[in-house]
Amino acid sequence: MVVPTPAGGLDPVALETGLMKIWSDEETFAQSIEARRATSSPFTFLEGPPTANGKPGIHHVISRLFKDMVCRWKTMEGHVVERKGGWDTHGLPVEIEVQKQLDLMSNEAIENFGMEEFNQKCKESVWTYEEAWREMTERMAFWVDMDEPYVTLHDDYIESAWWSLKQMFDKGLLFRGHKVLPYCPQTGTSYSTHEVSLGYKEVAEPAVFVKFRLEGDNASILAWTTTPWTLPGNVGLAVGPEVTYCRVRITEPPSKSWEGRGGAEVGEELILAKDLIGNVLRNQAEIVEEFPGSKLVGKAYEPLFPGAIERGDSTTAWTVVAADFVTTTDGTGVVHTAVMYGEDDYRLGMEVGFPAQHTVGMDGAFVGGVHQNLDGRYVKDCDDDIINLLVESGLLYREHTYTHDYPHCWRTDHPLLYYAMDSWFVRMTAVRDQILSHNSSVEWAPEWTGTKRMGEWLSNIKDWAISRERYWGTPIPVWICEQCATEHCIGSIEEMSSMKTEKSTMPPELHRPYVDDVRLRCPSEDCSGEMVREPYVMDCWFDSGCASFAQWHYPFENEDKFAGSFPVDYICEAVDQTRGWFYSLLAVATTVFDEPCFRRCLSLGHILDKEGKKMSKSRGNVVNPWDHFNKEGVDSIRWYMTTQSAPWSPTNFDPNGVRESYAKMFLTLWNVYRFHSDYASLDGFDPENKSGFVEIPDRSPLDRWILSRVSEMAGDYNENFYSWDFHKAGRSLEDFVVNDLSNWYVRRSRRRLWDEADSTDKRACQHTLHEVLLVVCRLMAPVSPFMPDKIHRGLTGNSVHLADWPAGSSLVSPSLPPRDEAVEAEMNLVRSLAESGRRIRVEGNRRQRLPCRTGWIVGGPDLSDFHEILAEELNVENLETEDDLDAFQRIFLEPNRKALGKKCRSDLPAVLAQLDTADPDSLLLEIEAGIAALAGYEITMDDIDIRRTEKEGYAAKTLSFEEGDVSIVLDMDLDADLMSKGLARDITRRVQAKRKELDLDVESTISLSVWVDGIELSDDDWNHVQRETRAGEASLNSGKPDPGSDSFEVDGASVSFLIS
RNA sequence: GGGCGCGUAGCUUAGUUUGGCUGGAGCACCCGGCUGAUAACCGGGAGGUCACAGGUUCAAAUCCUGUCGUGCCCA
Repeated sequence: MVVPTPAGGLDPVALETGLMKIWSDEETFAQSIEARRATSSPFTFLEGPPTANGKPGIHHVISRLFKDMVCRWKTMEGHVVERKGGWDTHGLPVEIEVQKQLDLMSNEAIENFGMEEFNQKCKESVWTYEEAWREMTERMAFWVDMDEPYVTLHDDYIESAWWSLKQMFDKGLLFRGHKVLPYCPQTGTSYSTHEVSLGYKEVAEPAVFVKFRLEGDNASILAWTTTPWTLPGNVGLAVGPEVTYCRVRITEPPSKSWEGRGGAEVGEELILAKDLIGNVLRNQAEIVEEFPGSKLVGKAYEPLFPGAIERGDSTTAWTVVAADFVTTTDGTGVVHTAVMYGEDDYRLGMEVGFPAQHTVGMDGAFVGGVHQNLDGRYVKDCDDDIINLLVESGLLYREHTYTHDYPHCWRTDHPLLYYAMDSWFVRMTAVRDQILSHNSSVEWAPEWTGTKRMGEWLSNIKDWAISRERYWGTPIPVWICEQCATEHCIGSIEEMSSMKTEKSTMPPELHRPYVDDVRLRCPSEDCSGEMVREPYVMDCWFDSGCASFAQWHYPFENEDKFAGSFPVDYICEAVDQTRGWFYSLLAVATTVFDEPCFRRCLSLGHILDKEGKKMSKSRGNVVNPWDHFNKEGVDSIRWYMTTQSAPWSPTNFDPNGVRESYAKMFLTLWNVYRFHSDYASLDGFDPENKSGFVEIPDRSPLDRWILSRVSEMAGDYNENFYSWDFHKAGRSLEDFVVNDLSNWYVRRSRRRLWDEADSTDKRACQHTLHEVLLVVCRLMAPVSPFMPDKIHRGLTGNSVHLADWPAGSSLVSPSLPPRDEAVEAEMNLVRSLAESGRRIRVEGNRRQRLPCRTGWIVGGPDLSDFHEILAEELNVENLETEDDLDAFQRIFLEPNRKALGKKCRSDLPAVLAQLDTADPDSLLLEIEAGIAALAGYEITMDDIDIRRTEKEGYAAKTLSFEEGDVSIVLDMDLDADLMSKGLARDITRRVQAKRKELDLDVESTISLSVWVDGIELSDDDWNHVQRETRAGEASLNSGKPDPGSDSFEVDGASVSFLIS
């Protein structure tokens, strides 16, 4: 038997921390999983691992909320939902953090410091905020197993990642190539876009127009570059095949205003895009010929720096090729192409077969053999010499200074060089069709994340550069033979152990530098060479992309766990993971298993600050979740985040919104519960006591109404959950709790429970409240898990998180009360009529507490079930029904001046005067009979408009519905009796307010003295005041009130009262 | 520079898929009411260039094109 105990006031933080203790003691999370084992219906979830080397902010709460919400919901639907936590622990951000800490600003510095120790520091740094994350996770009630999480730096995890890479290797999907990256030779590191964006600076640099002499033609092609140091690496020129080019002949020497070096002889011929002639040329020239770029394709020209690059077997080196990226917005419409020093250049070079050779070393200096004046020198110091060399050989047309934003190293301030780095790739282009098809099998929310954002990206898929020249990460398990260059990919610790040379020792862990020291015996026949590991680590997106199997150390362990959870049912992260984790999961699953990795994916919008700006440390606008955890509580934050906007919409975080969720949703719900539990405990109400149970058909229409409404709302709520519209679900529930349950049902039921004697009606009300609260709690539990659990425990003794989803599922039966649509419709009307009544009073200047003798409902369905409620709401003595409005209204006839004016001309004033004094009823009868005349003119219906107004003493409002009009009419008469009743009500209210102010118990009696001057208070009404205010002793006096009494004025009367 | 979102009252937003009544709420503000349930509630008021411009249409917040702002991702 569970008799509720009084709920008391609300302290959300104490409520929540108290429940956390209970959950921890009872192991409610574990129970909620174990209790569902019998169904054998798993719903699998994969946690996208956060990195713990940054402090969690409010924007991290939202993704953990939506992960938790769906898992809790599916649990209540009867599924077994296990949730393994995870940590992402590798990657550049970790290294940067440590580098900053230890002031290690270059690779050289790291290596001098010692890679082993450096990685040790990285490993420690990863856990800097682990405690903060755990605390945040626990406090926000994200139920996830944080005790046995998967961790990407564990050997088990790395071994699984190795295994998967070997699958790719064996399928021929792994290959070596180059990737052009912004690179800093001073620190020896290439930079991610994130780091690059830290270091943009405006710089003025030399830019040159260079002449490329065509072979077998006396003309030169002009090309432009802002990086003269890339010119020795030039191997081709790119033109737009559709662009119009011109051959021009110089006709005059340059004017005196020529600036800088360079020039052209009279008669010399140059080729450039037609649109740019005016921008580029500084000589008078004539156009010799016009042609599309395609005409230039295939023409050979003389290398600028002969011998700097070997032709090899390239047939296209130093020729003109077509490229789609050529524009005529700047330069000459001809793009100088140095394969190793530009992204477009490299791609084009690979397409058309230019030689891919470096003219610049990793140290940022020209390699030997480029030019005797340049060899071994830092490229950025050579700009001037390169230009001079061009001048000497007559190849410079013009130079000028070009100002632009250029990326610089954020550590050394040196300009970054776009540089083709050796890199390992996964050949994603080979599995494009498969990954597209797997992507389309995913249920994306919102749908466009999958079809558009992800789909379009996948249809232009590029090979995935998975290697990084870094220290802290999963080492690439590829070894290359020093003798025969055979490549071998290791797929397990066991394999490494079996292939290692005698001298090599097994590494203590699968990280650098230990694995670097492992040498393997070359497996190829006829080779006795030793293999050395490629010195790279993997892109950390590859790590997290392996989570679906690596979290289980599959295939080395847990085959059953993996098989039972792949593909996973549900993942959820913010929208920026589309090209991040969502992609890496899909990419790895496609290349390894040829399967989709997840069935459903919810992609969330970001939480922005109040101004719509991204939250970031540097802006200092990150909201600390604890500010709200410790104030309004987690329930309110979670409810706010859920209901504020659609999950995928970016949301401006408004602290005031959290307060609002608290004040409206939770305070209201709590007070409903408090109201119920206070009286239930007073009465010893036991919901399980069958003898006291009242069947629903025997309950009052008000009860049947709220039960029907909760059922309707629950149905909508459930549907909205299925369509990912959690915000709509939450809003409809909030509307129900605040407006239907609290503001109507509870308000209207108050007096039913005040009755101290046991009655069927009182028990019906208690059962109803009990049942409605249970449904509400169960629906809310996934969103805001605390208060619903508190209330549910108070009502049933059990946790709401072990309860079944009230709307039902394929595994659990629904538990919703019956709908009664007729009662719902009637109640809608009743509430509208009550509203209209209030408006009548405002307009008629009749205050709410001053009763009216009679109210009438005119038209509409039978509302007799609700007459009592409506009479109280309207504050009328009697509520009656009437068939039509005639009894309350009189007509008056307005002249139609347009019609009458035409007819009567100058007699119009006389006609109007007669109309004004005529009796409208009899005149209307005469008009209808066709015998009406005013001042000698015949009057017809066309001449008048019939208006209606309430007769003296009545006021009315009419509501229009499709089924017809319904009106409410109030008798606005006043008499001494009503004045007395109104006065009594005011005295009662003032006394009650005073009782509350004095913080008196509801039960306690008072002694009341009242002085009234101006209105006669009847004995009945005075008795009523005494009953309502629990006045044990009372005196009604005239004359001068006692000092210390409270006074007020109402309806012209002066009243004073004193409580003691 | 490219792809994908977003832009509605001072603030947070509904409505946009499928064009159709006077663009609907909440917070804050003002007036009034109600209350032994509340940081509540009820009635009313004020507050809108539906980012901007153009187009389609009898009719556009809604569809189309462009621009601006903003966010994510890519370059």
